[in-house]
Amino acid sequence: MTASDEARRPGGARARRRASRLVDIAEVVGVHVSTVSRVLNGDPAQSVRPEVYRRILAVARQQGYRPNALARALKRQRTGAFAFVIPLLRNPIWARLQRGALQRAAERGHVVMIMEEPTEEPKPPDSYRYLVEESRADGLLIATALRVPEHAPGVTAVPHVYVNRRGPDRGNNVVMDEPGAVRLFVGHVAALGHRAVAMVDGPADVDTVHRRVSAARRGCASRGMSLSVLHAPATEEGGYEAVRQMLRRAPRPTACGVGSLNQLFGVLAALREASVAVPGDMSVVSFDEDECLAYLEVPVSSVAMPLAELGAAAVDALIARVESDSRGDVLVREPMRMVLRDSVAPRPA
Amino acid sequence: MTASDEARRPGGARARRRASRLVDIAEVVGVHVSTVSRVLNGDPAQSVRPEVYRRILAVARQQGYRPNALARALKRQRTGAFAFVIPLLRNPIWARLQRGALQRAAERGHVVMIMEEPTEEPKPPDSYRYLVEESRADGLLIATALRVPEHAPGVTAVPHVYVNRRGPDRGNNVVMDEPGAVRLFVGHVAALGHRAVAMVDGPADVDTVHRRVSAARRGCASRGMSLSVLHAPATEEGGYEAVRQMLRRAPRPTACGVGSLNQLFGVLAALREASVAVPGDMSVVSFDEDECLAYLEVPVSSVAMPLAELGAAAVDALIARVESDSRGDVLVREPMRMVLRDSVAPRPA
DNA sequence: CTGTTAGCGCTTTCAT
DNA sequence: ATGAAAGCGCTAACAG
Repeated sequence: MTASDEARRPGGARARRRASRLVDIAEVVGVHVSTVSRVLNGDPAQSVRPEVYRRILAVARQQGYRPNALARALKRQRTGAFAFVIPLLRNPIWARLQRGALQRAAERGHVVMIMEEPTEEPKPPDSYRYLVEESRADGLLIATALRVPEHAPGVTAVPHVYVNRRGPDRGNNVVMDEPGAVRLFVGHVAALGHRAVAMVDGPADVDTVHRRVSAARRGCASRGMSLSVLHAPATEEGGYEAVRQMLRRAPRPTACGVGSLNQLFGVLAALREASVAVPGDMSVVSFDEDECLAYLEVPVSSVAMPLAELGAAAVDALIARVESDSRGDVLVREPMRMVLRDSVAPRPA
Repeated sequence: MTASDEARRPGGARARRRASRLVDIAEVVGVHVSTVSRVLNGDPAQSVRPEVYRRILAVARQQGYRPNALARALKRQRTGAFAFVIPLLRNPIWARLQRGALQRAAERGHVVMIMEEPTEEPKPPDSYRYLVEESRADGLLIATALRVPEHAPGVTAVPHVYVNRRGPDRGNNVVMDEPGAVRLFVGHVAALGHRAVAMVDGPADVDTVHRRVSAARRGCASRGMSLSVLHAPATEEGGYEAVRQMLRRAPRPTACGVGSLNQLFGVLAALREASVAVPGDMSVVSFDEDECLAYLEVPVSSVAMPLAELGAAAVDALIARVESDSRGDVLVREPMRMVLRDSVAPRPA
């Protein structure tokens, strides 16, 4: 006889209770569903009898009403959701980036769903367009584009932003100040007397890597320092092999920047194996800040990047695209700083 | 005059092209939209003239038709999407778990959106119910439940599965064989003569931790070995402090299992600082397998868990719940193995 | 101040 | 073999 009876069904299966709809509320209160909609949406034309207003709110709460996002989105032509496509890596930078994006999105009334690339090989951004085309999301946050021809078509015709990478099209990039980070590193070791430096970083077709390496070339050239660039897979193995190569070259560098945490483990292992002391013979700086760096055999200095800010900025940029179709590249500079630990020392005599 | 003219609009703004709908196809082909729907859905009642059939397919392809997931879901009362709620941690296990889930879901025609907890403190599972109630997802994969009263209400009334954790309700848990993993560890060090072992692991209110610790107690008790259990935050700092405590206790353990990679860094640092040699004075085993372990100063042995399989099994279980409301706990055992490196040795004399 | 109406794009039962 | 019609739950323009 009561409402709870409805929940019981023959067959004994725990019947899933149907969600409360606008019309359920309307019926109880005795008004039309559009009135309920207006009240619940806080329609500015608040011309509703205060009493009715209160009753609607009360009944909605009592029924545990939740707007059906599907129906609303279908009507409004907007889902309120974004898809964030990131490479499936163990690198901790993505966690921080995501957190920044998630929080900003929540503040601004959006949901972001993270789509990690299920395979080692990133798919071209274009292959995620379907998420918008099928109305699962209003726009795309893309962090997997590569500087290769297959990725060139980009994401045409759907609102998107490239995060921590530059895509093929202008005005859709949100990146950090990688050149600034590299300058911090080069400046720091230059001041300590180093004249030959190395960069161990990811593949050249990753835009972020490209920008770091370019900055390193400029920075070293302008100071008359020599630079060895080693591109390697962003793995422990990659870092390891890169250092073995590096040690064969002349002049042997005395300071080394490392692009990713995973590579760093390989770099350290190779150095240890070759009896190159850190920081005695080689200063090392990571471009990936992580808590674990402080706990390594010799704690490793790093440059900490504004990852959470990047994530937030990307969400802001995407919202701007969706809502007003406006664009423009954005550069996130702050806060960036060197985290000094024990892996950097003056140039050996 | 051509279709592409439509894309141009006065005002010069790049007008977003409207997605192709069933009715657009119907119009071109000259049939009713329901016919198009049937054809495109491969309706078993394939009573359609072959020629019409072909034309519909051709036009759909040519227009780049994508079904509107919103409208379809609204009608079908099913979104084809799951939400996977995971803690926002740097721990690499989540990456592997996600990959397994993502791939299996794709195989089975579902989309999974990852919702990382935006804060350090996990919210109770119940606070994600809204995703289903708002019809954004058909069900929840939950990996953040804690064994604390606030999390007890669980996720009532929406299809869900607890992944790598046991929730408050029976029949919804998909977990790995943590006791088996611990037995591997205990058996291994017991065979090497160790008599006093320690477990450094996360907080006791994490179910996975609880199960590992219980298994360790049983395993050690049955062999007459002593066991020290150290619960600590799953961070480098946590591991570090735990070991400092451990070293004060008597009997001082000669073998130590570590619950997470982050803790491991702290454990190793504390041991180094106290001049406890690994594996000379202390054997160390990680319950988090990761590539970086092979590159540490002394490469660390670990037990590798079937994480991808866990993710896949969780998706299967959730689909079963959504489609037929069937349930039952599942235990993923295979493949599990010890990865032998250099951090384990016979008991010191 | 509130009700009516007309869809959003798709699926599905029932006619024909 | 195909069309007509109803409706998923919500919003918004327009009446009254």
